[in-house]
Amino acid sequence: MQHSPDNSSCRKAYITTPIYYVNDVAHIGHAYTTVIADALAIYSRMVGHDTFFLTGTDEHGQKIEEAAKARGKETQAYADEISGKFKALWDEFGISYDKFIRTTDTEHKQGVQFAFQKMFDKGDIYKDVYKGHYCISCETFFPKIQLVDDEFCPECGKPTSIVEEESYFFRLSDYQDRLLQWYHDNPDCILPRSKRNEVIRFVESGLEDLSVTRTSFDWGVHLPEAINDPKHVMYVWLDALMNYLTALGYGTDNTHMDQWPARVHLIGKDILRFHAIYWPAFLMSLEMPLPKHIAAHGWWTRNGEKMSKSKGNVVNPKEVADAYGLENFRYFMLREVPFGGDGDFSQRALIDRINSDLGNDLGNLLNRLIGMSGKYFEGRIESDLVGKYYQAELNAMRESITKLEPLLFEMQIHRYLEELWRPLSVANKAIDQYQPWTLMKEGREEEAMALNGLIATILANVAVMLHPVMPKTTTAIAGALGFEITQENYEKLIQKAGMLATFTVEKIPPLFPRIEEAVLVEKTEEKKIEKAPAKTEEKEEGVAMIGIDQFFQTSLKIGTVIQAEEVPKSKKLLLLQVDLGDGDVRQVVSGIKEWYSPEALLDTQVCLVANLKPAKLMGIKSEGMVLAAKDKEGLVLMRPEKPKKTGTAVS
RNA sequence: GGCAAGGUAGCUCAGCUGGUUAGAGCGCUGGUCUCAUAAGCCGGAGGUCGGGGAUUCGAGUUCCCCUCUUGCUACCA
Repeated sequence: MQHSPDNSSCRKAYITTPIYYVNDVAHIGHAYTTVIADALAIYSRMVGHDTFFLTGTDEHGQKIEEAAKARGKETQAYADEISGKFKALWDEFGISYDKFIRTTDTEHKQGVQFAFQKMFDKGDIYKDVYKGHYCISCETFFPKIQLVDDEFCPECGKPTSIVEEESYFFRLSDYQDRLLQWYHDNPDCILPRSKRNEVIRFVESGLEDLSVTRTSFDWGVHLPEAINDPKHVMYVWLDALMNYLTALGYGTDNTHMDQWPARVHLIGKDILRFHAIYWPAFLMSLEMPLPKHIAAHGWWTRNGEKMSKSKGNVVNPKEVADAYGLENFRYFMLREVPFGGDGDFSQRALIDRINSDLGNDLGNLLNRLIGMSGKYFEGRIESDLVGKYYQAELNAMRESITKLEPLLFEMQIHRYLEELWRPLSVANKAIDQYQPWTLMKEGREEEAMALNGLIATILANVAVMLHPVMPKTTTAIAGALGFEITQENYEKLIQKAGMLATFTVEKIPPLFPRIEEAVLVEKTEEKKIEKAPAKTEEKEEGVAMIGIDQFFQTSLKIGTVIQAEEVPKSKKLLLLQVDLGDGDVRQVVSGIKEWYSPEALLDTQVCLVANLKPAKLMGIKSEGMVLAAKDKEGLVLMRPEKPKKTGTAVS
């Protein structure tokens, strides 16, 4: 039906997520990757591809060993526990994975050893000495170039010593040209394509051989016995990346090796380099075909801010799913952000998507159909005369439907969903245009029935194509429309543009009740206060200690308010003109209206951050920030105790 | 500093190889129907397409310069 350039290879669909590192708690980023992969897997199965969907956990490495020790647990027991949490979450989310791999699985370890041996025999892995400048105090190697006076540790300033550690190396440098050739020959091997350029430039700048074993810890896959070097364990990336092969039985029983090469490896952009450089190089060494696509998505921010533990604004996917519905959340994640770009999570945006896209456009359309068919035809819906009266609308729907598949495989999932919504608009317009209530009054029942048939057909098509994103919801819609979402019906409705058989619509309650207010309490503020004193160890992201030089990056000045007015339509904002002396007058928008009137501020002095990046508030440019202190009692401005000359620096 | 990708309506983004009055969704706003979830539909406001220059009969779309953002990378701190 549709153009299918390489039908044979499309028949197989091996889809992977990264294996998640068990030193981490599942957050929206994990859920995002997994949901994308799940949607692709469901789609692939629906259209009849032989699909294998893999996810799992990465459990080796020094950090895990230490984390377990710190908790007084056996390393394996600790790994079991955390890995179990991931698995439980995906099970609760109904993720349709075919295999959940763990790097501590025996088969995986055997497979990795098999691969190591093969690379070793081939000469791609050799033993050498890793020389580095090592700071004993920081327990870290530093490249010479970072050292202070070629000797001292850049972190703590203590002298470093040259430490030699035995290591096995992979001849990554040998694969530079072949990698570049691969990127060149396969424009879509790395998605989004802009990321491919980054990778190419990195590879062009020269690749060094990769150290692939460690002797400093033991929690990892040991080298094959034949090599007889028991103090080495494999370094995490060789171990972890190999999961994509070992999950199929590579090196052991080869059960699913016919699934290789992967249709797509879904990853976050942080691990692009490993997947786009090391992984293909390993595969080349193993003389295996390379994956079709490596697709890297972006980050989620929260209300425009980066998520971090110390801010307490990490989005917990389970919380959101519980509050708003799992499938609504899935829809939101896939619809909201262009693939590869960063997305912002806010309850407002989520609610808007649910109310507008899902409720108004989709759910309400089904209700309209239920209402009309119930009122006019006791629920019966016949579609055989749709073409006679509404061919134009059918055509419009078909036009959108046929655009969908390529978008999905190009990872343009947000475009896919956008396009999928057009037929809904066609249906809603058609109802208003042809007015079935008028048709009924005029006795044109055949046309009214055909119109209902049109609506039902459109809803059925949309339900099928939306199924990968919202499997349960669309099953409910299909149920109301008297059909099931199966490969057969996919072929009948989507591929062959067939019509629904006559059926009686089932009255179901609204699928997407309107949401008026945010369900989850935004607790970031409270958390921050509670956590700050307790957690001093999180110096990287929390209330870190800074040097005096960092403090002086902030330019603080005494300024005089020479003009003050209210910002129209704003509850909180005042627009101030603050004189900083020497003709430097700043326009500052400040959220202090609730506590200060413009008159009270005029000709008074304030303390201003003078080198703050300008921002726009309510469309007004703000070129500074007025310092103030706020607690439950209210807000007060920080002012000089006695008037000082305008423009005086604060330090 | 180098490289790359971007800067298009309030917001998120489409605009292919240059060609009539620059588009979509959301938001805002006026009107309207009643089958429907304060939903739907119709209309409207809103853009010097980052700035400047060049090529062209004609540029959001090509070239040059500048500027800002983001990413990768280097280096300084």
